[in-house]
Amino acid sequence: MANELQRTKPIGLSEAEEGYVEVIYSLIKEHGYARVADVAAALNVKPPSVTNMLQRLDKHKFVTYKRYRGVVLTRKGIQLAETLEKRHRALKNFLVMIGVNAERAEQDACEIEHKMTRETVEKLAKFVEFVNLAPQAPPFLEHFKHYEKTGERPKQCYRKNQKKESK
Amino acid sequence: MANELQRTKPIGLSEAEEGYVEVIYSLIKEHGYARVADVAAALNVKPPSVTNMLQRLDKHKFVTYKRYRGVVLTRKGIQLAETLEKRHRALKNFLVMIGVNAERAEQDACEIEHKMTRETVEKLAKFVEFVNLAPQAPPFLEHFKHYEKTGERPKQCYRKNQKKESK
DNA sequence: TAACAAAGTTAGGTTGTGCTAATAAAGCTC
DNA sequence: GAGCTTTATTAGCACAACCTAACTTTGTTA
Repeated sequence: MANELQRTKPIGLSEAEEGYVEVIYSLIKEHGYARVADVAAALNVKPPSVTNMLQRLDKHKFVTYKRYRGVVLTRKGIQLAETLEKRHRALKNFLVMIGVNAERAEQDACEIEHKMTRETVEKLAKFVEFVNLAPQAPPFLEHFKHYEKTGERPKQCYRKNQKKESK
Repeated sequence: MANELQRTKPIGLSEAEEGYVEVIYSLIKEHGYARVADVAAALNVKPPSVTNMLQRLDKHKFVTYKRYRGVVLTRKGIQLAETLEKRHRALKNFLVMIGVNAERAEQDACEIEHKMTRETVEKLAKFVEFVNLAPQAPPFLEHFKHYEKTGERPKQCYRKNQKKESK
């Protein structure tokens, strides 16, 4: 909303541009190359939109693009993609952690990731890391699940002692 | 990424439109009316952009707009605004909870809220609610803070018993 | 109440991101 | 290697959301 600070944007790219870089990166990682048609399919746009964007990304030095000859990411592009991938994972993991189903978490992560400031994503990532380091599923998550289902909170659960209930 | 489902969008409005409705709502709540200049200031856009959007929102029946005479929200607009406000609060509270500072949480909430599916926001809200219902700050949050600062996790903290440490 | 200031609007432009239809290059296949 | 298919590109259009500059309405005040 406030735009002054909105420009604390992660990297200097638009949401759409970031999306393209991410997809190109993951296609290359998976198949060794990224074809226009595949990028288009992944982003649910038409091929001309991809061509168009490739030209723009090339101008900004995120990719090297030769017409009819495919794309590769520049060092700058790879760096960006890796940052984006990390934040995407952090976000998705977090959503899954609080019980959003995997598919939806994936979608939502795609949408949200371009909007969060770096600091916030990092907090989130930290939080997930913290939880994942736990030897078992931490009780508060179990309690939360239970609360969601039943609306009940485990009594006194933050008072003194507690037994981990096995479900 | 996948756009098929991306269209599980909260309401049928663009991000920008939602932002305007939210701001108008909160200005009216605060001052009793919403002037073009104030909306513009709040959204960090110029007055003509506001006028323009008001015309569109009027056409879609979210506001009643008469030129030079100000805006009011329709029932439909109020309903939307309330939904948006709720999700905004949920999101912001959540971010604050995991330690994002209030101002940044506010900004990020503004950005993100338009992008999340309803289900995910609801999960988040539920989570915050759950945490807030705790009689004291739940230990996992304390532990998380500690982990953030020092990188250490409290040993065995999820094993059997635990004393709440008073800071 | 005439005149000026403030607030809002219109007209017209720009940019980003998408589209379709038409065209061109590349890659097969006989 | 001629011709067909697939893939990619160009050209040209559309639309959302912004902008500036010029204009209009409203409100104030001398």
